[in-house]
Parts: sequence; structure tokens; C-alpha cells
Amino acid sequence: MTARTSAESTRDIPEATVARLPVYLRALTTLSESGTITCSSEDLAQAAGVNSAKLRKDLSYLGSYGTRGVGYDVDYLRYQIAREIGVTQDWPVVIVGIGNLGHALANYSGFRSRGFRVVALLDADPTRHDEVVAGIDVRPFDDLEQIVRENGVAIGVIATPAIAAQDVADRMVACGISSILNFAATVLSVPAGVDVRKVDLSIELQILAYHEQRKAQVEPA
Amino acid sequence: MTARTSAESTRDIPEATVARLPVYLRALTTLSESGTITCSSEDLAQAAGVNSAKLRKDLSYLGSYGTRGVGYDVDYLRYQIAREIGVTQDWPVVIVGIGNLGHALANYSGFRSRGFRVVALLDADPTRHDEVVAGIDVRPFDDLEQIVRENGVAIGVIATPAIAAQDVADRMVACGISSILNFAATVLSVPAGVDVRKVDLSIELQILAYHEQRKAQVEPA
DNA sequence: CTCGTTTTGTTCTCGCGTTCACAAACTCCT
DNA sequence: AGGAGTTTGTGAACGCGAGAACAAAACGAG
Ligand SMILES: NC(=O)c1ccc[n+]([C@@H]2O[C@H](COP(=O)([O-])OP(=O)(O)OC[C@H]3O[C@@H](n4cnc5c(N)ncnc54)[C@H](O)[C@@H]3O)[C@@H](O)[C@H]2O)c1
Ligand SMILES: NC(=O)c1ccc[n+]([C@@H]2O[C@H](COP(=O)([O-])OP(=O)(O)OC[C@H]3O[C@@H](n4cnc5c(N)ncnc54)[C@H](O)[C@@H]3O)[C@@H](O)[C@H]2O)c1
Repeated sequence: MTARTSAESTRDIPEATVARLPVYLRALTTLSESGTITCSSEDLAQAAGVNSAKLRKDLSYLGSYGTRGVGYDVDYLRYQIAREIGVTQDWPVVIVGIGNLGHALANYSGFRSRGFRVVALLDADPTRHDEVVAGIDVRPFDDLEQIVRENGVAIGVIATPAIAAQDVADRMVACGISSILNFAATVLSVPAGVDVRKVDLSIELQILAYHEQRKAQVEPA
Repeated sequence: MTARTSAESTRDIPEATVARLPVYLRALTTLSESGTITCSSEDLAQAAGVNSAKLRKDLSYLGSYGTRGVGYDVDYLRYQIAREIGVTQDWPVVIVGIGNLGHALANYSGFRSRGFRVVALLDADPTRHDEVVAGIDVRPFDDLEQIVRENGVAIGVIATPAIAAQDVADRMVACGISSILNFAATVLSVPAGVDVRKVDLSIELQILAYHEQRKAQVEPA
């Protein structure tokens, strides 16, 4: 994808590791809340559901934050991972499409507690503009540019029907949004430099169905 | 061709390919609805957002369903992929935890159109048991076993708070459910033979934040 | 101070997934 | 029928990630 040609001091962390860091962060938060001061790689690996060798290797990309013979200081490591991911300050986020799913997302408390702040809810349907969801009032989609500008929004969430998703994405990119989380069941095309991640319930279920079908084929023999 | 010898009828498809088959299926459905009869691997790859070589290799694990010099018959290939995934018939599904997210999932029309049928909505909170969501009435969580038995349910969806998720998973497994889609932000531990997939909004956002942070570091130089 | 114990950080190897490149196979036109 | 053009299916090269294994480092006991 985006080739980072610059001879930068910033070490590049493997994508597979980046995807696991949030899991470690969550496990460390749970440990911290239960009063744990230090933990071994074995403990943390179990809490995160991964192999301990893999955990240590992942952490080694960040630096040497453990103590041999002792383990990791839970709060210290938690801060280091949060800093590496970039969630020590809140990221402003807009959600577009306040239907069934958009309502659930707006009401989701995990946003705020994990480094994100919903600054606006947008919908194209004028009949929704009266509504207030989770203390935030739903505004016209055309307010997007102004909101993005005023709040320095870099991350957008799309929860519209699939047919509208590409248009919404185009508008977001035009406003300067460079990271998109897409819940619509469609492939988005965006210019280089814009990251898109998708969440697709149907795909997950179909993967489960595939494996379920295989189990059923072998079992009754 | 590969005659289905009963001993080794099931070729094993790489996990990475399995994860992409639903994307191809969706792209083929879109093509079919737009009246397209045949398509090349290039066309389909573009619609699915992947490399055409990868697409052809993925399809080659299923068999030889294309015609050289011509391409693929859209409806024929669509049926073959659906059959391989196992979504030519509907899978019964139960959803546990009918809060914000559970409501959205119950109202999601993509379930039925993609090979799944919600047979029950379950919640532990008695005040929810009066409710009817998307034509299905919310029932007590303790009805789980009966519902699973009567409907032959193999797939369960967890949309409860994280603290309850492991208990719900244990109960599901005890009833005979062997595939779980987990929306709660926690690591589930299940016996071998049970598949778990997770959908975690916070993780996706944090991955975006990581890359966003890196962009911001390079840009202003 | 030295030795044994614990646990990290890293090296090495292996397997999987991605991509390239091309022969094989099919259609169409003359 | 034969040749030109098109597109599939796959062998081979390559790079990345997973996991095992171990040396290096810290700590405590005596
Ligand atoms: N509901 C779920 O559980 C679920 C699960 C997985 C995926 N999805 C996907 O998420 C998306 C939303 O699902 P939903 O159930 O909330 O649908 P919905 O129809 O309830 O809500 C869609 C909302 O988007 C708004 N909208 C339409 N076009 C718009 C535009 N151009 N700009 C701004 N807003 C616009 C509509 O006014 C509506 O409020 C769909 O693509 C769906 O496939 C939903
Ligand atoms: N809302 C979102 O957009 C969103 C996004 C990502 C993840 N999640 C996660 O999904 C889960 C549900 O989120 P929500 O916003 O719908 O929460 P919610 O509190 O609105 O709903 C949870 C429901 O689960 C029920 N419940 C609790 N314990 C139960 C048990 N033991 N058995 C059966 N039912 C039980 C509750 O009665 C409630 O109705 C949470 O774990 C949350 O972190 C939600």
C-alpha cells in the first residue's frame, strides 16, 4: 500500500502487531482495575488470548519496557502502548448515518473510555434532525465540512446504507478526513493516503458458517 | 475433475481465502443484480477490491469454474461460492443481549438476505421480555437451551456487556452451539471445536488512530 | 560476592500467503 | 482450418508472521 519511503526514525511496527496492541491495552486496563501492579508476559498473554512468545515479540517492537526476572509494570506498559497507538489524547470522530446501527454506536460508551470522542452525528434525512442521541443532536449531512474544520476531525464512521456509502466517503475525503471505519457492506475506493477499515457482520457469520458446515460433514460419519 | 471421493471429499481452503469468499459473493450478487451475465477475473477483482491474481488463486481452491478466454458466469460462480461457504440454506441464529447493539442487529435486514435467520432474541433483563423487536419477541435467557434444541441452532451472537459474555458463551457451548460471534470487548475461552470470531469497534478505531498518528508525524516536516 | 532462579528480549527456522509470470485453453475472425 | 487475441489456472519466487529455543539480565539467598 502506502510505501513509506522516508528514512524515518520512527520504527515501523508490523501490521499484525498493530492489530494486537489494542488487545494488550484492554487486558492491561482490566489487570490495572483489578489492582495488579506487575505481570509477566505469561500472565498478560493469557489475558489477551495469545502466545507469550508472540506477546514478547510484539512488545519488543515498542522498546524494552519490561524487567527480566520480574515482568512488566502494568500501568507503565499500559501508558507506553497507549502512547504508541496514539490514544493518550482523544480523537474527535464523526458518525454519518444515524439509523439502527448509528444509534447503537452513538450510545456506545466504549468510545470515550478508549480514546475517542464523538463530536457530531450526521444524517441526510431531515426528519432525523430534531433528534438528540446520547446528548448529541443529529445534524444535516451538509454540515460535515464545517464540523470537520472546526474540530480537526480525522476519523469518520460510515453507518449509512451501502448505496450511499461511497458518496459519503467521497465527501469525507474532500473535507480532509483520512481514516474511515465503514459498516456498510460495500467496497469503498479512496485515494492513496486514506485508510479504510471495514466491519462486516455478514462476512463474519459466513466464515463461521463455512467452518460449521465442515464440522457437520465430518461428524456424522 | 476432483471426483468427490468420500474419504477426502473436503479440500481444505486456506483461512485467508475463506475470509475473502464472502466478499466475492457480495460482489457477484451486485453484478448479477445489475444484469451482468459474465465477468472476467479483472472485473470481479475490482468489484471486490483485491488483486486479480489473488482472486484467481482463491477461486482455484474451489475448482475450475471459469472459461479461459471468456471469464466466469456470474450466477454459476455465485452459486458455487455460496455452496462452498454453506449459505445455500439458511442457518438459524440466536442473539443474546438485546440492548443498543442487539436492537440494531435484530433489525438488520442483511441477515436474512445472506443466509441467516434470527430464530430468537434473548435477554436476562425481565423488563425487556415484553418487547417485540423486528417481529420477534424478546425471551428470557433461560429459554436458550430449549430454543437451541428445537431449532438446531449452531451459531450464537453475543451482544451483552463484557462482564456477562463469558457466562453467556459457557451456556451456549453447554447447549451445543459451536460457533460464536462476539461483540463484547473481552477474550472468550471456549473448548476446542468451538469457533469464536470477534467484532471490536474500539480495536478498529485504535488501528486507524495508530496510522493517523504516523501520518501526522511525517506530514508537517 | 557468588550462585541459582526467574523472566525478558532476540535469533532462527518454518510455513503460509501474496504476487509475478506464463503455458494452456477458449473464442472469434478470416 | 488456422491464427490472433483473450483470459484462466498454476508453478515458482519472495516476504512476512508464528513459534520454539536460548542467551542476557535482574533479583534474592546465603
Ligand atoms: N443494523 C445492523 O446491525 C448492521 C449490521 C451490519 C451492517 N450494517 C450496515 O450498516 C449500515 C446501516 O445500517 P442500519 O441498520 O443502521 O440502516 P438504517 O437504514 O436504519 O440507517 C441508515 C441511516 O443512514 C441515513 N442516510 C442514508 N443516506 C445517507 C446519506 N447519503 N448521508 C447521510 N446519511 C444517510 C438514513 O437517513 C438512515 O438514518 C447499512 O449499510 C447496513 O448494511 C448494519
Ligand atoms: N453499542 C455499540 O455500538 C457497541 C459497539 C461495539 C461493541 N459493543 C459491545 O456490545 C455489547 C453490548 O452493547 P450495548 O450497547 O448493546 O449494551 P447494552 O447495555 O445496551 O445492552 C446489553 C444487554 O445485555 C443484557 N444482558 C446483560 N447481562 C446478560 C446476560 N447475562 N444474559 C443475557 N443478557 C444479558 C442486558 O439486559 C442488556 O439488554 C457490549 O459489550 C459493548 O461493549 C457495543
